[in-house]
Amino acid sequence: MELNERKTRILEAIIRNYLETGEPVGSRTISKYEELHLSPATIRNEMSDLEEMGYILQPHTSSGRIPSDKGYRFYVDRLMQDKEREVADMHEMVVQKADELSELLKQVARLLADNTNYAAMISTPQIHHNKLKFIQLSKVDVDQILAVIVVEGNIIKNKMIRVDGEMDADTVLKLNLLLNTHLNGLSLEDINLGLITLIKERAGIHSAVVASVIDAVAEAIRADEDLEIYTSGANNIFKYPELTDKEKASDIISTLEEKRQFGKLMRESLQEAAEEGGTGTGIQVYIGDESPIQTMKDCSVVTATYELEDGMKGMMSIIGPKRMDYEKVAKTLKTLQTQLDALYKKT
Amino acid sequence: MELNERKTRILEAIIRNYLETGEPVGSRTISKYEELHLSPATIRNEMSDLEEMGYILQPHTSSGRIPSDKGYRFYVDRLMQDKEREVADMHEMVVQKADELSELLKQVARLLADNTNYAAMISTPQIHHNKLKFIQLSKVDVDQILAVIVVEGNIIKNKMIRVDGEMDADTVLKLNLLLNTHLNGLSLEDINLGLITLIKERAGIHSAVVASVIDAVAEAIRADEDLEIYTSGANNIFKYPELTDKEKASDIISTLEEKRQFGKLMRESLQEAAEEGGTGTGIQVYIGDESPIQTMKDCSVVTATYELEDGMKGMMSIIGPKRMDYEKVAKTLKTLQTQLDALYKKT
DNA sequence: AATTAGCACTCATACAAATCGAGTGCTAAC
DNA sequence: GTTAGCACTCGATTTGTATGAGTGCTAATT
Repeated sequence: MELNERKTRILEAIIRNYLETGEPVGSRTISKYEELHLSPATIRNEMSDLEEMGYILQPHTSSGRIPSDKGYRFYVDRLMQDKEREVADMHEMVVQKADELSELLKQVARLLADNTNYAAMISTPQIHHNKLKFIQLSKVDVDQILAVIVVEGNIIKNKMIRVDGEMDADTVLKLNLLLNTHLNGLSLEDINLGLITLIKERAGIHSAVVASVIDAVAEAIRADEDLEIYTSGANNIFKYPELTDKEKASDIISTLEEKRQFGKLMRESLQEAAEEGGTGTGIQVYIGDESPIQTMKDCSVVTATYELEDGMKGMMSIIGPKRMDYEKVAKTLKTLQTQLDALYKKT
Repeated sequence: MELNERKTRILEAIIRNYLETGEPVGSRTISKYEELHLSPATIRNEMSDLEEMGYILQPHTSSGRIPSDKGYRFYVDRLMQDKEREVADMHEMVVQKADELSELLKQVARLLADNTNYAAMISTPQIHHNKLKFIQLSKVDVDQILAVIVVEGNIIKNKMIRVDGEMDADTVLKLNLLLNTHLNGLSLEDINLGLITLIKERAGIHSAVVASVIDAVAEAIRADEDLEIYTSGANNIFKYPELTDKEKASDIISTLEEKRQFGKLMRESLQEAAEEGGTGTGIQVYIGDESPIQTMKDCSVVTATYELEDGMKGMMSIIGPKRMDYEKVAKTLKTLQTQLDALYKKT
């Protein structure tokens, strides 16, 4: 069967109406849309077809129709862009630059949640492409050395290293120089085992102590899974009855709390954004089962990548019911993308 | 009216039963407790008295009784200790020392939640009593200086300082020395404005640049409200029907998410623990409205202070229904108190 | 051939009445 | 002082009934 012009319009009307009300929509309701000039009976026939084709479904015999996942997908892919011009009057969101990146991201998460009335999350940017700017070892205690590692974008990592034996101030100084000359300017992913071995050699066969310190530093550099995730607006899901029963709510809440579950989503999302190339907006929509996170099967998840200076890419996303206002969400995400971008360009 | 032996036992039976079932408990139920040898009718008379005295109440005419806040309070204060011996077979929880304090605390929060089936939170320790161990300024970029501040207990603070003018390496070095000689060994709260002014003077009237850097460092030191709070097990509240209606659940979830709301609770709790003196266990119980957090009025909150080496005190707490298993919760908190303590003593 | 009106049918929802039963308070007997 | 007995209360559950939104199908209309 073919999805002709009229079917498309009816499908759109059904979905739009359902997005607004959250209630199954019947033929009579649709027949009232003037553009169509169709009687309920005709609509019913078309609906029957649409159901057969999998775009809509009935929660129970003889009730109105609701969009299926496939229906939402069609809506997002085909119908939404056409209407983009309609969305206009969203006021700009204001992001204040925070001292700490983490504060900034928390703020963004909150903005996303407050503006959309859905739950929001945002991750810290990935930094393995970033270049190492500076390393400093300092002797803090008799047996402790503090390594401070600064990466492009002013991401700072600290690592307290406990040394087994003695290590005099002079050695520390020398090590500092050595590490900086060899590693500065390299991107984190380029700092590999071979390089580390080389540095150890250069350091002389001094002692196991020195080697262990170098290892510790290398480990700190490699541990770029300092990926933090901030969430906001979890309570918003209570605004949507279809997500509020014990089971579902509990699932969603715990996913939001167990932030690391988002790792998978993030990887996939960044991946897809990359494949899409420079042209796209970097916005992905996962409807129900499409989501890489099993527990999100009753929700839709809209993700967007953002980019700070120096190509640090992170991800933010909105989690809401399938009948979320996709247009508004997309617009909101885009606005924040732009603002984050601008914020870091200027300074 | 006097709360005699028999009334006490009946009250205890009522509360215990309610804690188990979550249902109002009637006279017949209580009469089955063999220790009492009383008929339902007698129990009813006693219940009537207990209600008049405010320890229990009826959700509606002619239904069983449930404990009032006052009843819970009595239970926690008088009845619980007597039975402490009964609680025995809780297996020890294992805390692995994590590299980062934050990881450790997240782990503890999770343990608390998993073991009790309630929601849990834990704060980072307060450090204003702690002594400054080490300051290091490093020139990272032409116009950027990184300040690393290490506090007793190996708490590390980073602050990126943007300088307006130029600052040569020599000045940085000199400043390093100056700051360390003046500040090392002082507790954070002792570093006041006078001291900062003194240092500025010693630095010479070099330039506004130097002064601004010193100010920035001072600010970083003073900003000990790096208070972080980690939560776990928010979804556990769905296990208790009395907390699961939209309104209440939403309140609780958002309080858990808006972690800073716990600030008040934390201050009060540490305060009370301090007043209690060294003898107490540092465990506080807030029942319903007793809680300093308004949104927690339908829950009970049990807090415990913990202490890492060097007197860094933090707080952890369990949030659950009023009918939570207070004994188990107290035991769990104590166990973790002890384990945290031990963990830092050893190393 | 496409559209529409009409009709019988389905089923969630709301509502009221009926019933049940756990629990109470009170009184009288023990 | 304790207990048995009884009338009474009131939430919860069940049952029956009506309502209405919605459907699918068929026959009439355009």
